[in-house]
Amino acid sequence: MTAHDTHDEAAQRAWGQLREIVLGGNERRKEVVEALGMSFFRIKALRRIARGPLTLRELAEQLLTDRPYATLVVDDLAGRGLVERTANPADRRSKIVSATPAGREAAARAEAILGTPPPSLLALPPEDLAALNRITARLTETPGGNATG
Amino acid sequence: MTAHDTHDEAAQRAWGQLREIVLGGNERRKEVVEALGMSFFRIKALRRIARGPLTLRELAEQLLTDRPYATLVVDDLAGRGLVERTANPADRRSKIVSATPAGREAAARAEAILGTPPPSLLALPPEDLAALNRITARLTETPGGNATG
DNA sequence: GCATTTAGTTGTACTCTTAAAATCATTGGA
DNA sequence: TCCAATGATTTTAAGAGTACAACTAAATGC
Repeated sequence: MTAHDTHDEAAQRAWGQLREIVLGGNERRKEVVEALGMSFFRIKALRRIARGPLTLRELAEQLLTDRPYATLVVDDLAGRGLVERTANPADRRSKIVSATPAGREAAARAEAILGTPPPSLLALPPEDLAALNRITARLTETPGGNATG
Repeated sequence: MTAHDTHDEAAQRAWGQLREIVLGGNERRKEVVEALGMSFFRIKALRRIARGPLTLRELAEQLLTDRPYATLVVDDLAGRGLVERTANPADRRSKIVSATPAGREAAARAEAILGTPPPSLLALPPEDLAALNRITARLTETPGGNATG
């Protein structure tokens, strides 16, 4: 917070604060895990699938895991009636995983919990919130990172 | 992104984008795990300890885990020569965990990796970066969330 | 002194995650 | 057709995290 401040130092401080804001509320994780009765990783998988059907290989890639574990997780989710495998007309080796209505409902419940802004954000003055939105939009539109964790 | 927009909707969108920015770079996690050769949770524990000595009970609380597991993690870190237990003069039941020089060095290495801002943040115009800093400072000063995960 | 509480530890049992090897069916090219 | 590569699966093993019960040593309160 010194008066003179290089661009890099300012970016580092902003980054640290952003991390603190987002990662500070670990309780949210526990909340959604308890609400859905499954691990956070499986919730993450379910949310991906609910966003749109995809093959097991694609799912594994997006979850940064390997094919065997993706199979196992999908088995689990399918056992709960949340997702289902269908044949891929384009390639009969692969299978497409999609969410069932129950799965979409569960994913929506997870999104509702995880997507709830912390009180401090809601307490922000409208003009600050607008500025923040403008800046975060700029930060998310361009770069490489696109996972929502 | 519509023109008319309630405060809550704007906050929700900002929150989603903040999550995307911070959680999108899961590669950073893998990087630090590989660099230090231990799980992310243990790195988290080490960083807490390096920030300042504390009792095992306090450590368990801050890591949102129980005393037995804190013991196990500290055993592991102590075995690596990164932390050490000393007697607590105020209460001979408890022990104070502190970082060794090697532990502080490892924690600093972790902070360097995790604290590196993403390219998109560095590419922000100075005035936007200043505005972001001002707003994030406001978001972190008041509220409940204070973990850095 | 004695019962209760607390800090740390030990031990056990379980789930979740990661990783590697091997299998089966299918695809695509030589 | 034959063969190499690919998608999904199964199996196995091990590491990591969580939860609980029980134990010791020390502190606290009666």
